[in-house]
Amino acid sequence: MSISITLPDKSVLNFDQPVTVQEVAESIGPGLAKATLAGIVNDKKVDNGFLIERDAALKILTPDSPESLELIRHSTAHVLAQAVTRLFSKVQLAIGPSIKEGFYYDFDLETTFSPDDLVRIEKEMNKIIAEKIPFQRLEMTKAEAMALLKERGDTYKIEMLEGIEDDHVSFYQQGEFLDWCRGPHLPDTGKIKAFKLLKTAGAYWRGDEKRPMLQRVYGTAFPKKDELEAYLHRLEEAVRRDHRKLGKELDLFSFSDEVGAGLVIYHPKGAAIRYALEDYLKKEHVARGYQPVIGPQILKVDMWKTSGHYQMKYPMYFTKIEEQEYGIKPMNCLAHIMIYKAKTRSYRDLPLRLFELGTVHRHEKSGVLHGLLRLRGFTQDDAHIFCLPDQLLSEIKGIIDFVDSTMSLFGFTYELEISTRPEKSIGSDEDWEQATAALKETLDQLGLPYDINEGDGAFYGPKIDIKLHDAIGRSWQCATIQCDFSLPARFDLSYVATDGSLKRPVMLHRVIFGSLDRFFGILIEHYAGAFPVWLAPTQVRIIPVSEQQTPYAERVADQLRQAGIRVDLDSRNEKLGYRIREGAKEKIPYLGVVGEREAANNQVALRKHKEGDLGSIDLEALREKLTSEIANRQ
RNA sequence: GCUGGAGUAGCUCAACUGGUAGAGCAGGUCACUCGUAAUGAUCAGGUAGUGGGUUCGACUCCCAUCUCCAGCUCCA
Repeated sequence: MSISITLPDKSVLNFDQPVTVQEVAESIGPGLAKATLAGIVNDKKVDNGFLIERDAALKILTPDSPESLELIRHSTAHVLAQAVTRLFSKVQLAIGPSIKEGFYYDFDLETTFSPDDLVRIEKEMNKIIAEKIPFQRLEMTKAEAMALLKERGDTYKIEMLEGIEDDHVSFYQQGEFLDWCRGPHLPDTGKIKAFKLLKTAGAYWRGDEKRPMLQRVYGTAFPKKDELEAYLHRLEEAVRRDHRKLGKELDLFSFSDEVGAGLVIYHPKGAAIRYALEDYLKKEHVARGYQPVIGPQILKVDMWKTSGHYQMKYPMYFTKIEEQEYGIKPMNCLAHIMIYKAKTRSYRDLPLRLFELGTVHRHEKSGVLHGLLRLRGFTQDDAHIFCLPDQLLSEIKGIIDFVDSTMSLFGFTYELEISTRPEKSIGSDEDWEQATAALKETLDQLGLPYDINEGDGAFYGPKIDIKLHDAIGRSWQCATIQCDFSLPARFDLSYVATDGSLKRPVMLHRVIFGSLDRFFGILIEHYAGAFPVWLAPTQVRIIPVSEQQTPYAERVADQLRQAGIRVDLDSRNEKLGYRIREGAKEKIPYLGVVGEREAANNQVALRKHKEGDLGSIDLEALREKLTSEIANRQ
């Protein structure tokens, strides 16, 4: 009997009898043998002890393999669970998967974990790692497993096992600790080189708020210490850039207990940035053939019944005027639909692109509010495109082009996701299929890769979501394109076709920023509060060296202001160094110092944020420089 | 909404086991008139998120409520 094993480089190794992954590694070399964590046999991840019994393709996983990360984290989760069972009595294990940035493990225990506990658990974990305990795989039938779990009283595991189809399952044992688990795992606990417990939190069993609240411990692990440190540094960086903190420090916006949760108040500096963003949007929409419109804040409740929002229990606010019930708009589409309906439309009128900076209100649950990123009242750069079915593709292409140019303006990369029909939805199956196909076809034609997010569409149609990546690698959902056959039918929209018959238009809902408020919050973190000139609330600050230059400084500020530049003056009775420091702390792009020399020569000594002194330039040159940078959105 | 934590001057924070609150920065005033990241002096500022309760007495204990933070669930 002979077994041939094909390695990723297509080379083939032959063995006389079944071999384990580890043995294959040993036959290649001692270095690899030592580094081997696990293997991938015919696309399936397995332990290093997995016995290969027939011809197979094998990839050996070492700490350098990207596929190892998940493995390392999952095994670290097991070590966490082992440590917790050592330190706490009466613990029930629930579930402990690896996740995008690390891992967690959910426990059911009577007390809640304190920060001190976290330190204790971490210490115990380090002990377990130092012990280099092997992970051993035990296989058995489902019935045997069930008996074992019942004997141990593992109620959560029993519930999970009941949902499993396979007849054979596995357990993993490391020392005294045994856990029902699919695996695979590292060879032994000593292979864990860099981990950290991050936080504890409550989490419902299976995410269901009616089920018991468990204690979740979050942590992360990496193959190498420096990778862990880089990750922890990134977390610190995210804290440093937190838009809620910067918003307060830079005096951009505030929230108030008296006003209410989730309702943002923009201060002058924050509003300056908002207006700059709105100006960009308005100009860009008009240039792309959209027509700006304005709808009312509240609409009679019957409108929301026709649209389906009411029956769908969309989280809206309602109010009454003389016994007539009104709904405060959570979306802008209805007024746009009424504009379409205001007169008979011909196929010649389509596509009709209506755009509005529409402020909407949604009754978000209190626990989800989060700075500017999750509000109860926010403004969307919302547009609705009414078009012929055969215009759908080109319209979607146009929107994607818009998204692309906007993302590159801010330096965001992005990826696409198509979300399909959710459980709570309206419309016929055919319409959903047609709409979903249209979205896929467009992206296919454009050659753009995308993921499918099943069941995550809007209630009236499927959507393309755009996830952007910011300066420190986090992703955010902002832009979305939704294809809708339902609302045109519900509101009985029609156009006169070439043959004189009445036909139904298709509707696209789309946003580019999504919520201006959220986008602003993301920008604050993206730029770490140091906005480019075109967005900065104060684009240049003029600082006279001493009182004698104040009149000249006022003239400089005034001339720049006349040119439409956001300029201010700091002629306070403070030392120059002090005022430079203040300007730097406020992250103002340019500081213009004027002393005796500048006043005599009609010049300004320019200092750029983060870059320092640029030397003196003529006032006229400064005006042109700033005007051009602002116009080019630099 | 749920679980846990928090709420002291504009901001950041402090005050032993209950005995009616302090500092730095910011702000006002004065002096200095200053050349690229903190000049000095001085003054003012809070009754402790809000409402109840316990107590001779509460910032400190209890209850309710509001808001914030972390997570769950949900979402632009």
